[in-house]
Amino acid sequence: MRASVKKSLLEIYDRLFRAYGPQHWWPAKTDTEVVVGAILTQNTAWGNVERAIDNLRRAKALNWRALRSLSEHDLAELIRPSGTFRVKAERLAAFVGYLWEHHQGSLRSMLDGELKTARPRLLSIHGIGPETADAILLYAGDRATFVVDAYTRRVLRRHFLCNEKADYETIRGLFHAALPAVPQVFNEYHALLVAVGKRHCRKSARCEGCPLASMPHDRRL
DNA sequence: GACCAGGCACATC
DNA sequence: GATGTGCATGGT
Repeated sequence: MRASVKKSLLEIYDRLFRAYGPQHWWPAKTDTEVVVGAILTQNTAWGNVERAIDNLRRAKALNWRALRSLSEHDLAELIRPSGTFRVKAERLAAFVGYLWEHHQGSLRSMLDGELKTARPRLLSIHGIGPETADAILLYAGDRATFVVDAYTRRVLRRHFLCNEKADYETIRGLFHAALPAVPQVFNEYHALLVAVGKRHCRKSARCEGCPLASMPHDRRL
């Protein structure tokens, strides 16, 4: 990695932290909610996910035992507001099935151990891709793995820190090379990227007032 | 009414 | 292995 990329990544963190302060992420009460939210937020605005999680809470289904006993059809109805609900019901069911079959319903057991083992374990579950796996590991498991989301890609691309077709693992590698492998740091950085992303770095850029606006960038990228 | 939002799996070339 | 497509809701 170019030294200038590392320098820029550190500067972005500084600027965002000074502008926004600690974010206290993930926006969920329990580890179970983190996992459920991570799956439901796939290609979906967070507000829709909250409605779905509220439905699950009201149905007293926000725990692994209840989730295991729900039919996929009933699960789909509860999470309908989060969109692509049949797909997500299948993915949630796949996760819950794996959790019970291999870890007796213990999320702790599933997320502990070597990261080199725990991450591929998650990725082997149908519906759990790299971003969802890393979000679960970092925010529910307190493991030092960086979450690369759409905002992360867009911020880095607009600031010339990666090229158009840099893949997930490449971008994740940039953060792992630039930062100390401390969960709290990865946690805060990802949350800050979402904060700036929601305010300024959506598909149509709104750079006015952005803490990163005085750094080199191209809002068209 | 078009476009977008904190992806992923699968088909096809 | 690169690229395209379905999934589907609610907000702007």
